[in-house]
Amino acid sequence: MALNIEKMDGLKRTDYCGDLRRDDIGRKVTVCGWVQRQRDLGQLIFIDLRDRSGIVQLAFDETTDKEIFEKAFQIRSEYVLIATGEIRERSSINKEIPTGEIEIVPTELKVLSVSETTPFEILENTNVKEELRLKYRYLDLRRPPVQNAIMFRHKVVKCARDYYDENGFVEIETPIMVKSTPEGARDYLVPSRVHHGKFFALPQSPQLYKQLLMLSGFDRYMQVARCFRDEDLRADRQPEFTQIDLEMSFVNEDDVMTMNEGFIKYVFKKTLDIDIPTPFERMPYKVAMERFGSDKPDTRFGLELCDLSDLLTGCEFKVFASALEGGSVRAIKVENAADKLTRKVIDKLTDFVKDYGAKGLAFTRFTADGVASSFEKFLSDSEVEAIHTRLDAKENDVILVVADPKDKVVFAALGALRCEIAKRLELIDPNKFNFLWVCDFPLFEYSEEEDRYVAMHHPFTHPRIEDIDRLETKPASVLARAYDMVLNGCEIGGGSIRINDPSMQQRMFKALGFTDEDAQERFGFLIDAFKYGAPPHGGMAYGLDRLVMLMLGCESIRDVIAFPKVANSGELMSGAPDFVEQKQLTELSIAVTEKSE
RNA sequence: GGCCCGGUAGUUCAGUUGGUUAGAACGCUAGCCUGUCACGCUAGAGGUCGUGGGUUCGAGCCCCAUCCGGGUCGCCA
Repeated sequence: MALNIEKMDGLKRTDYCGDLRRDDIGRKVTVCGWVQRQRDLGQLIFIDLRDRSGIVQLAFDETTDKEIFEKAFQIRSEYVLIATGEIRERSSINKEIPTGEIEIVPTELKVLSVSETTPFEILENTNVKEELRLKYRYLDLRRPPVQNAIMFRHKVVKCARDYYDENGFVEIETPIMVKSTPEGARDYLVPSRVHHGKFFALPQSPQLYKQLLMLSGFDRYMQVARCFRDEDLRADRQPEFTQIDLEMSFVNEDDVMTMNEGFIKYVFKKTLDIDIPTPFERMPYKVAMERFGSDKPDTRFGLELCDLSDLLTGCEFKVFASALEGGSVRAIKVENAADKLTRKVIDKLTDFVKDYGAKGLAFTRFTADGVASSFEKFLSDSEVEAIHTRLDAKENDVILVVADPKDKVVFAALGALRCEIAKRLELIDPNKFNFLWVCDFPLFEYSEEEDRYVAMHHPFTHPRIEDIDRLETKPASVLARAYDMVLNGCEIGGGSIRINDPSMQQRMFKALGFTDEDAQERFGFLIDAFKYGAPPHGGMAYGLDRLVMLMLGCESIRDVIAFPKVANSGELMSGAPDFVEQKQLTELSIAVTEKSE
């Protein structure tokens, strides 16, 4: 007998599969879902039916209902069924699953859809290559861990909407097609058909619009905002991502930070039932760099940096001496690790720090057999003594030293190294959620590529009041009223108090090397707007994907995005991006030429 | 753009010094089986070894190029 595809024929679901329990015994229910598994035992067939709530077992007995039994016989994995029947206790209970005490004996069974053999099995845990999972993402999304991550993400978004709503925020949509303002990341461009030769850009963030909303008097704004940046991907970075974006009027840094500590407390309690202590520690950027070599320090473990520079003035070891001309010599001490950090491992770590621009990694190992060092032979006894004393080095400790004429390199190398070592030596408690604010960022950052100062956050960030005088004279020393929220070594959000005074904004643009014409061309509408009464305001934005990823302990941001993109910014399932028809290009007057260098 | 790792059956992998007809497990198909739940048992089908060159009597294995995927540096106001 061939298997026919049937209609629902008025059957209505009464329950989700995974919700049924012992208490439901005797009820007549209707469930629907996908076949996880059909087990044919001869005169007995079991089918595990799966929906987003879980799995329930359907039981078929040849002697009870021959017709329905023969239908069940032909059913395969991933067929879509609707079944009506009475719930009874199982004669052999499965304690492994929530519905393991009961089963449904269908009196009606309809096959709503059949399935070819899937390219990979739809299993709770899988080690199928991500490439294949992404090509068939709609199948991968049937797997409970993936489905649960997406549903968890929904809860986080709902918390954001609820929390900010309760605090008087208004959710407002801002445009997706905007003016290109090429400062910072590359824009994705959208050609305009009507305006020949002109382009929209996709927003890197709703920054300008949300500031204008403050000027319009909405007072408190929030948005779950899609953002686009045409830059290379990472494990925690997608070209298309979502921000929880917010802005507040008549506030200072403390107001924004307190409001958002409240949000974190709220969302962690609601979704994970975890109490996050507030307020968060606030750490100036300078301190973060000197202690952790990073502006997003992971404070779940030690291995803090230690500056040795002052102990080595006049040092004759060339590597250190030249590092001290402009840079520094810094170390981390790894306690009780000489057995794990062997010469071979240190060689690997040396290669590791070279990725960050360091020229090498000097070390001293304190073993039972004595002290083995790659650099101490070049130093005086008193210098060696001073280093050991400062680091309080004991037997079985290892000291790792990076020296470079650029502090930036020393920080980058040691900052990454301490995380790498913590990972290798398993010094990180995965259940910890360590929040902190990093604040007092420099307002400007020198760009060697552009040979000018660029805004470290963005050009609308307010300088610290006490530093304003130095805006023109010593720009590098000016700090910003900006703050980043950091969780476990990851920047999950950032924001600032914005400039609301047109003359201050003008000085800012000037300091960034914009002519009046440049500034007017790029941000004219904002400059004009601010002439008409702009309230003091500030805000921040969270990287929603990253936040959800960290909350769930996922390794990749792709795990919490329904349809993510891969390393070359493409999407494996649909094949986007793709060539378009010549007709479309002609209409836009776009000619595709050979790729240039 | 640079560097590192990977690509062998539908899937996950093994494949010795370069040597006969490329294997295993799971999945799939068929048969048997009344309490399975990773059911069990039996049998079977299934391969352009990512792709293109090259070296060789002979290449899954060596060389070159290239494509795809992952990580990372640069980049990411």
